[in-house]
Amino acid sequence: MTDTPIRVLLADDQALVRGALAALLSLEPDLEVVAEVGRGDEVVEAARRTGPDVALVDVEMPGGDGIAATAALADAVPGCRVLVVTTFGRPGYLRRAMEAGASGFVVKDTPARQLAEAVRRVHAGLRVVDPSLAAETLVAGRSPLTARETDVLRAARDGGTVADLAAVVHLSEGTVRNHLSAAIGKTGSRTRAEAVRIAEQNGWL
Amino acid sequence: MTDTPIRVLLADDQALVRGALAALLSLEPDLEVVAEVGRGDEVVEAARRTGPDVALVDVEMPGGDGIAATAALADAVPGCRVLVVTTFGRPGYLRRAMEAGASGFVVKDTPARQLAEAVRRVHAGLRVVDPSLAAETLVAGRSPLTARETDVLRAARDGGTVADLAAVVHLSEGTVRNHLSAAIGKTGSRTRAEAVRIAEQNGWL
DNA sequence: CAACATCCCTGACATTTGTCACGGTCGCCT
DNA sequence: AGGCGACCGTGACAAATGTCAGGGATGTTG
Repeated sequence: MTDTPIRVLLADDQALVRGALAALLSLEPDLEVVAEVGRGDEVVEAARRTGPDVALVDVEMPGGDGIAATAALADAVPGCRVLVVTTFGRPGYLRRAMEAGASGFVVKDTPARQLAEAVRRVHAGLRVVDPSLAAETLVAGRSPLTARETDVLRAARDGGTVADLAAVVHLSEGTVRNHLSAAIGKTGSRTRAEAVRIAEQNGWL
Repeated sequence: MTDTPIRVLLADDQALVRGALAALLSLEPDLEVVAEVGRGDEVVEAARRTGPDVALVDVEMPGGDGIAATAALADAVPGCRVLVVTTFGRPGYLRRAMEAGASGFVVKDTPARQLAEAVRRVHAGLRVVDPSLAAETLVAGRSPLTARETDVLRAARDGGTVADLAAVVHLSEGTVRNHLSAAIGKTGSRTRAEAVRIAEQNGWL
């Protein structure tokens, strides 16, 4: 072990969880939490200011999600490795996080003792990925939805009518219905709502 | 201060969060985490075995949610106060938690430093409630949905067709449509999916 | 260039959905 | 008993939804 601790940045929107994770990591003598933020758009600034070795970022956050924060961080502070933590083990999340430059991906179901070890491995340049989730990602494959289909389905999440969607996405109603139909077919569902649910579970939105 | 620490039981389905909360509370000299469980139906058994003073239970859990666990706990181990912790500040959650016998209700957005203090207050017999959420609960009021309407709406969450719902709830299709129509009216929405969303946001399901 | 694939868009069609008016049963309360 | 409210069911109608065949624009590949 070296004598300089690993500097960690913490990004999670739930203050209680954030503080608890800080307490957990502070128990390890070789780890030091140097910054905590609660929004995706505060990550880069905090990283610039404090120069952490590893950033622990949640996916679900206001102000730009953790994936966007990961990409921005990899671009702005290349020396900082990113370990993504998330509540939901969505296959698409893992894929997109890795493509955005993350070094590791951990779900919040993993035992607490393993977190510090994951941080150390990431800092050492290794990749940390939940094995079962990796398998799921392989079978699930990339999102089959086209750009517009994704837009429309994302707009359909709050359950509005076709007219509402058309207004939001600036398309004709008929076109919206077509995209929805395509999405329903590709997700193997029978309803718009079901298509939304499936796409969300796979992290395609 | 007395010399015997407050004994705390921790119930949260996410192992990482559970462990982190344990680490956070263990920093306080007057608190001692005596049990950790990850399912709602393990709470009572663990409480019987370890006899905690305060139980910290999450609402979202497999094996019966935190509300049910709270009710069971108040019945089986009356000496143990319950502090409910949740990700979502749904007004209905607060109301039902209180009616089930909880002594406190905290959302995961609250600063980490306040958690230990909340545990102490609950242990002292005081009530701890997020003020803004309490206000929301008052204006939102009790769920206007009847029992069957709730059933149907709950079954409609995964986006199936009316025929699917009818099969699940053992009702005729026309009746299902009627209940859905009533729920749509009561929630002030224009779509079944929207009604589901609103009812879920208010904790009515 | 021609063939091809992909995406976006439109309009017409059958099905599903949401609404309404109505009758009937059951349990509860005055 | 009578009134009341919640629940279940029916039938019918208008509106929204999902499906289909096809046209146009674009980029890619042989």
